[in-house]
Amino acid sequence: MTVTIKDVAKAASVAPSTVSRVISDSPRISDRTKDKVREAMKQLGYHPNFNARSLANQTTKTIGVIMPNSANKTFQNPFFPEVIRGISTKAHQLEYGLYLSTGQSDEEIFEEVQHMVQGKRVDGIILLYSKVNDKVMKYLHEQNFPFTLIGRPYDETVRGVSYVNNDNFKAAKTVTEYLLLLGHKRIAFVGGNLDYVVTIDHMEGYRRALNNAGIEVCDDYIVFHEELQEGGQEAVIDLMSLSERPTALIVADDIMTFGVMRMLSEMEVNVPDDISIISFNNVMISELSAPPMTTVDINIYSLGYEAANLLIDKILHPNIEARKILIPHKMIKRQTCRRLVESAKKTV
Amino acid sequence: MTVTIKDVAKAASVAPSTVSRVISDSPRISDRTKDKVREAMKQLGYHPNFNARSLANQTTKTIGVIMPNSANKTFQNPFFPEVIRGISTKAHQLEYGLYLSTGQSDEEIFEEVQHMVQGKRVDGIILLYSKVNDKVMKYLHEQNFPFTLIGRPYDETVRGVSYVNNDNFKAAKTVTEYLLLLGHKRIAFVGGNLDYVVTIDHMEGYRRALNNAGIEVCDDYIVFHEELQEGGQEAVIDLMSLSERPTALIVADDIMTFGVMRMLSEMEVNVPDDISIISFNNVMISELSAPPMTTVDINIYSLGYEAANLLIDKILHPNIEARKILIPHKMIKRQTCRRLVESAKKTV
DNA sequence: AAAGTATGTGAAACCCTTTACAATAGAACG
DNA sequence: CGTTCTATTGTAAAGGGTTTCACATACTTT
Repeated sequence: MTVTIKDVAKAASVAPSTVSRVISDSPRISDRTKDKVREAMKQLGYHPNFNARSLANQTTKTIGVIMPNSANKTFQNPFFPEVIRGISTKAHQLEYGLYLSTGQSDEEIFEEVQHMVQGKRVDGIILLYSKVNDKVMKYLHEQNFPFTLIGRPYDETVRGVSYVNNDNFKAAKTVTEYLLLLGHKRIAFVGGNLDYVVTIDHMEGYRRALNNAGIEVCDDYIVFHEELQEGGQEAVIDLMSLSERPTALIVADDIMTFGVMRMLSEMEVNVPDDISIISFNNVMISELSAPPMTTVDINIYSLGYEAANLLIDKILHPNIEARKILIPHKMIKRQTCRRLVESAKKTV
Repeated sequence: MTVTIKDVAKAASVAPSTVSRVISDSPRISDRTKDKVREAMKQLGYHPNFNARSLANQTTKTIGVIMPNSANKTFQNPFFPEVIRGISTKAHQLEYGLYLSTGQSDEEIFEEVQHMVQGKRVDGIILLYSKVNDKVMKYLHEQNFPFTLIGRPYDETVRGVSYVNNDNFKAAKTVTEYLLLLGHKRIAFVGGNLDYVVTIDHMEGYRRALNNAGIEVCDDYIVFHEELQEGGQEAVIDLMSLSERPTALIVADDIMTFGVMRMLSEMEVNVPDDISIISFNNVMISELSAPPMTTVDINIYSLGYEAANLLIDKILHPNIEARKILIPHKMIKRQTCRRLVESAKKTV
C-alpha cells in the first residue's frame, strides 16, 4: 500500500538504515549513495511515517495547546486566535505541530492532558490561561513535563515554572493613575473571573493606585463577571444603580467593554461625557467601537510567540532553568476617557 | 522508564496480547482476567503509548484542521474560535483529537497538508474555507483522502466532496429583498475576498434579487475587500464618494461591518437614518455594536459540529458516499436597517 | 468414552524508523 | 606484501503496541 523505507531501500539497493541516514542527511553516507537514494524516494513518492518516527525517536515534534474550559463564551474572544497565531508562527518556524485540547469542562481537560502526557502524544504543553489552584498545572509540574504558562502561576514561589506574562498589576495601576490624573475619584473596577490570576493582578494594581492616592477603596465599585458581554452588561446595571455612580470604569477585557458600552448607550449614559472607560487587551476590533475605546495593548501575538519559543527551548534543553518573560504593554489612548471638570458631576 | 504493556502483562502474569485485549475490551477475555489486568494497570499507572498504537493500528484518531492563510487579519475573526468549538465538541465526543495547521502562506499550508496526509499524521482533514481553484482541495480529492469542506467546492460538478455550508446565495438574496421591501433601491454590496466561494455566492444572490426586482445592477455599488476592518473602511470611502450614494449596504462579515460603521460615524453619516446596513455571520459581539447590527445568523458552531461529524463518518466508513449538509441561516433584525421614506432621500 | 465446540491465552509476526554495533573494502603505512 | 585505519554500508534490535494463528482448557453432545 504505502511506500516505506524498505521499498526505497530495495529500489536503491541499499539497506533501510542507509535510507534513514540519507533522510537525516548523515555525513557518513557518500554523496553518490545519497543521490541514488533520493532519486528512489522521489520515484516512489516516499514520505516518512510520522508515527513510526515518533515511536523510534521518542519525540513527536508537536506541542499541545490547552484552551480554557470552552463551556462559556470566553472562547469566542478574539484573544485566542491571536495567541494561537503567535504560537503557530514560532512553532512553524521550528517545525513543530500544534495539537489542540478539545475538552469542555475542567475535568475533561485534565484527563486530556494526562493522555497527552502519558501517551507521549506531545513533547510539551502551553497553557493558554493561568488559574488559581490549577490542577492541570500542578500535574504537569509534578510530572516534570515541559510546559509554559501564558500568564503566571498564582503561587510564584513554585519553582521551575516558565511563563510569559504581561505586568498586569502595573498596567492596572497605571490605568487607574491615569484616570486619577484626569480628575476621577469614583473609579469602578469590572473584573473577569476571579479564578484567573490576571483578574487578581488587575485588582491589586487598581487597589494600590487608589491607596497611593489616598482614596478609600469602595467594595461596591468592584464587581466581577465571568461572561463577557452579559457580564459587562450586568456590571453596568449594578454600578449604575448605586447612589453614587462611578465616573470611570476599568474593564477587564475589550469584549466586555463592548457589552458595557452597549448597556450604557441603552441607559443613555454617554461615553466619555458621562463616564470614562478604559480596558485591556486591544483586540483587533477594539478600535472599531463607538467611540473607539481606550485600552491597554498587551501584545497578544507576542505572548503566544514567546510562549512557544520558551517551550521549545525547554523541550530541546530539558535542564535549562525556568524563565519568565514579561511582554511590554502599552496604553492606547482613544476616545473613551475624558478629564473630569471639577464642579461638574457634584450633583449626582 | 515508562510503563509498557509488557510490564502490565508481567505484573498480572498474562501475555501482552491479553493486556491488549483487555484494553480494547475484547469479549474473548474472561471477566476475572480483565479485572486482574485492570488492577495491574492501575497499580503501575499504565497509559497506552499513542504512537505505538497509531503505528500498529494505522489510525491516529486525529483530525487535521486547516485554517486559511493567516497572513492577514481574517484570522482574528471570532468566526474561527466558534467553528473550532463546534468541531472540537464533536471530535471530543467521538474521542478524536485536533491537529492544527500552522502555515502562513498558501504554499506552506499546502506542504503541511501533504505531510499530514502522507505521513499519516491525521485520519482526515477539515478545510475551514472554500476557495476558488484550491490546490489543497484538489490534492486531497486526488489522493482520495477523507476530508470535508466548510463552505462548498467552487465547481460543484466535482463528485465525491463532502461539505457543510449555508445557503449563502439564498441568504444574500433574501437580505437584498428585505432591503428592497424597505424601499431601498440604491443598495451596495461590500464583499470579502473574491477568491472565496462564499463571496461569489453572496454576490450572485444580491444580483438575482436586484434583477428580479427589475433594478439594474450598478458596478460602482459592488466592492470587494480582503481585510476586515480596513477593508470595511475603504469600502465606505469609495461608496460615499459616489455622486449617488447608496442608501443601504450589504456587508460580507460582521467584523467588516464594525469597520464600516466606524467610518460612517467619522463621516457623520447616521446608521440607520442615513444608511441601512445588513451583514452576515452574527458573531457574538455583533449585538454589541452601536447600534446593534442586523445580520444573518449562519450558525457557525453547527457548521463546525456537522463538519466533524461528516468527516468522522467518512473516516469510519470509507465507502460511504459524499454528503452535503446545509445549515439553516436566520436573519436577526436589530437596529441598522430602516424603511426608506419615499420623498426623503431624493435630494442627494 | 470419543468427538465436537466454545472460550481463554500465549507466541510470534508486524507496523516503520532509528541506532548501536558489525562488517567490508579500499587506502595508507611500514 | 601484510597490517592498521578510515570511510561507508549493512545487520539486528529496540521502540510500544496490535493482531493472527494456534493451542490448551473446559464443557457439551452423542
